Amino acid sequence: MRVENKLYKNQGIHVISSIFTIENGIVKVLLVKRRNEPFKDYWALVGGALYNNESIEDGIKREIFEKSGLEDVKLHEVGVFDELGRTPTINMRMIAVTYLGLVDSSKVQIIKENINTKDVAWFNIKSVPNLAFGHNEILNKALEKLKDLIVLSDILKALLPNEFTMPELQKIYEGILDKTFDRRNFRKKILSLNIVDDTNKEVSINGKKPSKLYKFKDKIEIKKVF
Amino acid sequence: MRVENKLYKNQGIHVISSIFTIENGIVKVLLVKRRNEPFKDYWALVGGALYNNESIEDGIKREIFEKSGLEDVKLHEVGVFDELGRTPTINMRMIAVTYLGLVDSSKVQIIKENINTKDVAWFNIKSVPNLAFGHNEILNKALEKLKDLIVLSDILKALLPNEFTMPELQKIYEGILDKTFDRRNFRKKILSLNIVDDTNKEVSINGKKPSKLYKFKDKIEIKKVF
DNA sequence: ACAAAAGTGTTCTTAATACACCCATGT
DNA sequence: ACATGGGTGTATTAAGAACACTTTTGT
Repeated sequence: MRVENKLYKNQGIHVISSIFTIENGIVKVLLVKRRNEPFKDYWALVGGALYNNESIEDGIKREIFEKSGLEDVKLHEVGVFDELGRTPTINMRMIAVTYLGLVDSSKVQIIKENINTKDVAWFNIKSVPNLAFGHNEILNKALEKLKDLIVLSDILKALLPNEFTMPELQKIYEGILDKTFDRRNFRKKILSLNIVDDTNKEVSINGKKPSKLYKFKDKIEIKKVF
Repeated sequence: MRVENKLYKNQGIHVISSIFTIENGIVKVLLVKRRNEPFKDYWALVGGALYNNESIEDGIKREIFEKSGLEDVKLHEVGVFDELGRTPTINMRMIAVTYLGLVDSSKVQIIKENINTKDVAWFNIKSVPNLAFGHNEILNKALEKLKDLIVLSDILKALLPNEFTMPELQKIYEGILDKTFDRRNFRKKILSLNIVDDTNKEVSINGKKPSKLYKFKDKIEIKKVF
């Protein structure tokens, strides 16, 4: 590689993440509202340009912290997107390296505003608006990746609050995988994996018959759920 | 993003591919021998720096063609590698975007030499030397990805010659997945997928009892084999 | 009392696994 | 004739799918 070759110059790297959580049995993604042009007032995924002195994961974590105040997010690689000619105001060629992150929303406090963003909020993945920079495509790929990941027991544990009910858990699976399960078979399957304990507590989620509360065992093996 | 910020400058993108084929039932990867420093005379995966006016896939295909003469390779994304401080002679920060490619070796003619490479050859994936630029790590991830892909019937079709025998097919699976299968159950499984036809021909691979030759149906559904 | 969601067991079906003998070829 | 690898079928086991009634709570 000859560094002086013009074809090698003016390139940069965006790091972009789709941060997911579960709130009340609903899968949500973290979006930020842009303060400036381009795409002023549009919502976007969390991200920005990578510095040349930081690793990709460090850059991802820095952007997440700067834009949302979140720390200690578990990250998984999603993919690379070509941004040849996509960023209107920059005359650099960029590529986007994208990750997904999983957080337990009960443990985080998002920061609503900073220098670049007017607002930060969790959006139900079933009702995401048109995003800046064509980020919907990136989010869709992250959701596909989430489908692959969610069948692993340790991923569930990263995403869920400490205690949960079987109907809640089932709704999460059904929401992410876009299919339905038989109530009895679902419970049987989860219990057979030996990854949860019965807390002997019950909670009434919706004013109907109360559901049993379960929690993950401290140490669980990584197993395929489905 | 402020383009003038020094932290955004001096970054570049490598595109690197692990090209796989099957020869005589053995899974092989395409390596090139470097003509110049750094890592002169080391073998490396196929790749190089991405131009700022081409898409990632175009860059991958250009590098594959320049270094090996191969065209029309089916590509699959593998992952991104951070090259912060890894390329010794360049004072740019690079990242490596890596793909894997699948070719039917009976259909390609590799070009052995060009301006950057002294030699190009297929290596058994079980006996790959120490590669330039730490490419072994990239190859390992590509092999992991290949494990995920090979269970899909259409990937097999891209990789295999037109006609093949069951023992050949089984050896390929066993080589990639690193496990063994019962001969009878393996054949039963493949035939039950309804993706191959019996050609009514036989061939003697190793001077023992001849094996039946099978071929893929023209149109096959994408199914999970295992 | 009734509507709404939760809890519970058994049967059936399908897929995966285990296993042994005969056959065609080259030496 | 023998050594090597290829072809074939059945029985067992495990996993997944299908399915109905009773219980608790709020209104």
